[in-house]
Amino acid sequence: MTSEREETKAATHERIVASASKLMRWKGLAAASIPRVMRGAGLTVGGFYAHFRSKRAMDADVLRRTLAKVHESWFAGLEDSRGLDWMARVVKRYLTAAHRDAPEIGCPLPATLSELTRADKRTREAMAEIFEHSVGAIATHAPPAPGVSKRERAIATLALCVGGLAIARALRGQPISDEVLQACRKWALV
Amino acid sequence: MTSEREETKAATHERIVASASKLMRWKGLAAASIPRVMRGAGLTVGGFYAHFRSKRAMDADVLRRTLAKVHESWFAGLEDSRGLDWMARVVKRYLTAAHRDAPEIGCPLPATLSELTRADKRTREAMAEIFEHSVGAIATHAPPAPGVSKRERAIATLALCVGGLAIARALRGQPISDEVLQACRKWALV
DNA sequence: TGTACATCAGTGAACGCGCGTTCACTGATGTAC
DNA sequence: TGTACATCAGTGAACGCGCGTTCACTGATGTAC
Repeated sequence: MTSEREETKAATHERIVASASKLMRWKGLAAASIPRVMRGAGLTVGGFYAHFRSKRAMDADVLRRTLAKVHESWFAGLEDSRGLDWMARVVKRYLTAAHRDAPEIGCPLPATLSELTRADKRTREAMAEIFEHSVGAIATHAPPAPGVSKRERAIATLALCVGGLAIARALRGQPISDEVLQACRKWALV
Repeated sequence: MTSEREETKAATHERIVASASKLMRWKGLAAASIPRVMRGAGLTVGGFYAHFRSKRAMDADVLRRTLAKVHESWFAGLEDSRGLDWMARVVKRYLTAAHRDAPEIGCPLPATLSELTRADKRTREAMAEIFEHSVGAIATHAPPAPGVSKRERAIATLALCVGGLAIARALRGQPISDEVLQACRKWALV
């Protein structure tokens, strides 16, 4: 049986995850500190360890869940598309000014990529798994290109999307930021 | 006249910059803390403020100098190349396993990109200036592609290089890491 | 149904640590005469 | 050339702060009888 206590705890857990997910996408893994995450969930620091074994465990867990959810919705609702049309819709969903300007509800990769390089083994595994999954999803639909496999094209497309968005964010407020988004959209669809 | 004291100070300054440059490329801006930077230069914390007004001022200064130096050498010695050949040599210099595995002597962008998004105005300006400079350098040599301007191609190439290397680093230790480097090299030269 | 005890989600203060910055100091170098 | 004073690069301790983690606690919920 699921007791009332267990239901309440599960709901609290989701609030903590949501707070951490928002913070890590907005300000990075380091800024998603335990006090800030718990405050964002309307709780105090001490309660954290009833939900996660450590900060690192939370990082790995929240990154995996956020990345899985965001990438799933990235490819959702495109069943009527094929080939270059599918690709164009995927790329144009990702490389937008709206996505650049609202990191806290977008893909966590551009916001955390540099930190992931130096992160916990389990956090990096989480990233690797979802990345591999997205490569597969794109490779299935990628239109052929001379001398480049579908898988290679899928990987390069992800690098263009993630790299392009991260650069566009770093250059935010300058005219070249929009140029970066457009150039990456174009080159992904050459 | 340049006094002996001034010469000594200038030499010390260079040691501090070198230490900071190595640390920020290896572990990021946050890890290039004043105590660590000064220890790396064989000094103690207190002396820092004889060389920089603040941590942020150092970040902006060291990033600008490091980025300018690394990008200058990136495009150096290719005077005998043109078009796709020039492009291939540039891309193949950047997207290598050696560059992935030795971040402390490479391009600072993949290692700090996520942090730059949230950095000081002056640090972001430094990045923007060198980025614009590199776009120009690549655009001059970029081979034409249908429907894409030289400038657009240059921007996309930089996004592929920086994004690809950052992803390859995050996936370091897994077979897909090498695949990322290769896929990005190929797609940059399509 | 009522009572006594057990469980445990969440509180809030404490810990040791590293951070950026300040500041009184030291001692070698530079300057004035 | 020699002496007395000024300068200032670098030292090292201190500050207040936020971090991750621990722990004694509280009080509502769950269980046993």
